Amino acid sequence: MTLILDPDDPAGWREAPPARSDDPSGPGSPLTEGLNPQQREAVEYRGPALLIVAGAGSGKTRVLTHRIAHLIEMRDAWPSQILAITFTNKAAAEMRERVQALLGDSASGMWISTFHSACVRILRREAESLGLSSTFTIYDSADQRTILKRIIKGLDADTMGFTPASAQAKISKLKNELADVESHARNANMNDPQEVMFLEIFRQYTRRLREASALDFDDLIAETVYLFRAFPKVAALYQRRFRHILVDEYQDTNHAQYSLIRELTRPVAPAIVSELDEHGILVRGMTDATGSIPGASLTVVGDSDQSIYAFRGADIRNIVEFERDFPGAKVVLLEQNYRSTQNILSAANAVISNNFDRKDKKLWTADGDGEQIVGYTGYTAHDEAQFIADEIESLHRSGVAYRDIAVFYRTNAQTRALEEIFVRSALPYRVVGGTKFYERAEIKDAMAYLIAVANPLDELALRRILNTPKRGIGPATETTIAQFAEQNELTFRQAMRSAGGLGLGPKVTAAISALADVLDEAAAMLVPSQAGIDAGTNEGASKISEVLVFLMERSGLLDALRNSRDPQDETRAENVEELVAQTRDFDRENPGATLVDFLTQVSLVAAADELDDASGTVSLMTLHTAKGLEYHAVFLTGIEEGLLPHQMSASEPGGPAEERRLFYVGITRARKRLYLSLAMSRAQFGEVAVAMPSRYLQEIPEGLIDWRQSPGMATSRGGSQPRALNARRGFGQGGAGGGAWGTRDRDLERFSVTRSEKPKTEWANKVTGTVRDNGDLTLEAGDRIRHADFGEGKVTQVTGEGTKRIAHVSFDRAGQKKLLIKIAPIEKL
DNA sequence: AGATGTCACGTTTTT
DNA sequence: CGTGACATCT
Repeated sequence: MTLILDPDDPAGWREAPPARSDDPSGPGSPLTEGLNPQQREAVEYRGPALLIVAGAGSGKTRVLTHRIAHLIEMRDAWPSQILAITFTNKAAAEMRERVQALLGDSASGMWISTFHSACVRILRREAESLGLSSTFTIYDSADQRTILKRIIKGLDADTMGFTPASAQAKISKLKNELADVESHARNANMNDPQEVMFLEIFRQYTRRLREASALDFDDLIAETVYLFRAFPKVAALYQRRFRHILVDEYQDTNHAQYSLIRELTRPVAPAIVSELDEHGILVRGMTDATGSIPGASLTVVGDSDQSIYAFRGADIRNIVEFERDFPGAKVVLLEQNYRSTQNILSAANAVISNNFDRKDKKLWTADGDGEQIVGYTGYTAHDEAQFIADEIESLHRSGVAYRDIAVFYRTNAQTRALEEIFVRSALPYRVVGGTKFYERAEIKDAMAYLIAVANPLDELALRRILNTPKRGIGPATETTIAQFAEQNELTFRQAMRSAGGLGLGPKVTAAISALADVLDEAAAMLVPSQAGIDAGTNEGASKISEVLVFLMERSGLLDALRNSRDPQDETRAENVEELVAQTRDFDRENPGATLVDFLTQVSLVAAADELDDASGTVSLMTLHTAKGLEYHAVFLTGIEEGLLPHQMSASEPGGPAEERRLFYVGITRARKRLYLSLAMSRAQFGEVAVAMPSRYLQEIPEGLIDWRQSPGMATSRGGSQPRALNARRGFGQGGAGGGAWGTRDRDLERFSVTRSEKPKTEWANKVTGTVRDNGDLTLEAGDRIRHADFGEGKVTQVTGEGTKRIAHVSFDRAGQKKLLIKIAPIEKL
């Protein structure tokens, strides 16, 4: 008979259920069946530290889930002793699902969550130790910016060049390095007024969050580390509980997250063990010969070639130096790819091999070459989008479901052209991320009501709703309340309650009191019944949806939107209704959950989380969001210099290499079909620009790509027959005054001088090495030209300078068009 | 206090 | 282009 400690079992000790008669790791076992030798080793290895270097598509999720199941089935762990950390909630949900499929109910009790969710869970539980309210608010970056804006204004720091964004970035960076105001002050150069000022901003920011009992995203991790370091006993509870810690996407961990893992895997010292023992916490049987509880076993999975979050502080060294960090660590390499065709993998290998200082690693598949990669160069972003829409339709006709198709891009702004064309083509699509819904002003307003109720200390939320809807409480009144609060050492909320003492007019006073009353009443609705309090449950509390409805109606927000004469407010009211519907869903799916649970979930949902696999739509998302996903067909768009690599990355150390990894990540998402596309001109804020093909395209062996229309083809004027791009589908026709560049100037894009000056010799690959270039073709009003699609026409006007010169042309048959002279398929007659 | 209009500005990726 | 900050009017 074996006894195993089950921390979740009240009795602690439990007789281990008899081992399965069929050896779970034996032949024919579902847990190791069909695994290759490396995968199998990764599932079965037992030891303090294991690094699984998992190339893209090498089945790492399968290995992780099977490893977890194997630990349970082999009686090496109880479910409650497992902590699995993933990158997104979506990945966590998928992992939980798959573990459940392997284990059934015994999967419950495991912690499978993101870093942030796990930390919130710990912090809410231990909030008291840190002097926080357990209902602390989680501030998103917009909240941070609002606060920083106020601070910078108050300090006149904008005159020194501080912006909310710059201060936010700096603070975030520091927090990811686990620096706080004091530690940073010690290192700061006090003779530099810039640094002194920043320190003051940082100090005030920290204080404001404290006073509001709020944490920002970075705090969630950092504060948990502080908690563990400052309270070894608290840390010991978690160190003792989690015996097996598994971390996915380890290459994307930053210093704070790395430190968190280190703290969690630390052994519990004998002195603390006995202290725990005295408090009746079960530790017997867990200690080793020295009387300590040994550190948890750590499994990390990652691929340094897929590290794309350096901008967020991710430190590739965490994975590269894992073996040094955890001496005796076992390393398992997974190189066989089960996702993509060899053509796709060859392209990926070729691209990534241009990153130096990496361990050479080559993905391979036993499944054959597959189709060629398809390349396409559009004249404009709209043209590119049209090609994508057409190809998607053709894929769909050939039997590929919309949901198996994804379109990736580098920046969110690129969705615009895609969406316009997709709508026009009646393609069912969905933009993943951009998490627009919760960013809408009216939703943030409604959420602020809920936050104000959940966390009365949150001044930011209170100020937001103070005059929303309009109740005649202006900035002057707001300041009066804030000053009154400060002078009398009250919170903002308390000051609102005693509005009568502010010496304001009767109307304003009544408005403030009314709002305070509404919030108090809503708060009362959330108090559980005595029975609930006794049982430590939420029993008897009103549902979140009820509280929200109460707040929306009593505050007048909903009525204000409904009765407004602004036609957009109708949609806003519907959005608020939609939020109510979402809280109803939440109430239904999470019985017994509190308002704080709901607010937490909303704060932590990531772009990829909302992905609904059942939806029959094409998915549009950024390359970052795409990580960890896979699709039958993938369209990688905007493969241009300035976009991928993004021009912002040029100035950052390691920037171009990271952008290359991003490209690599995109390529390796594709199972069977990969499309690479770009546009010769691209619009960002109405400016005109010629785009060059991305340097990364050069790195793909020529034979792998079937260029339907290559950048080079466009140079051989007259020879090639470009698709009748915008001439179709009514593009640019009708009275809209559209043109080859779409109906708006924004189709004309910025031209990057730095790029154009690059010597052409750098472009080894002839196909993509040349772009259409009309050279110094000069046109002036009155000239007649011929266009590949639109036929002959007369130039009416020329605007713009240099490469951005635009010819306004009146075509004989196609009407008015605007053309970028440098690259348009035209010739002077 | 609030509504309306004008101008300047920024613009990567995300938990 | 879209947003946000500021000024001016009601």
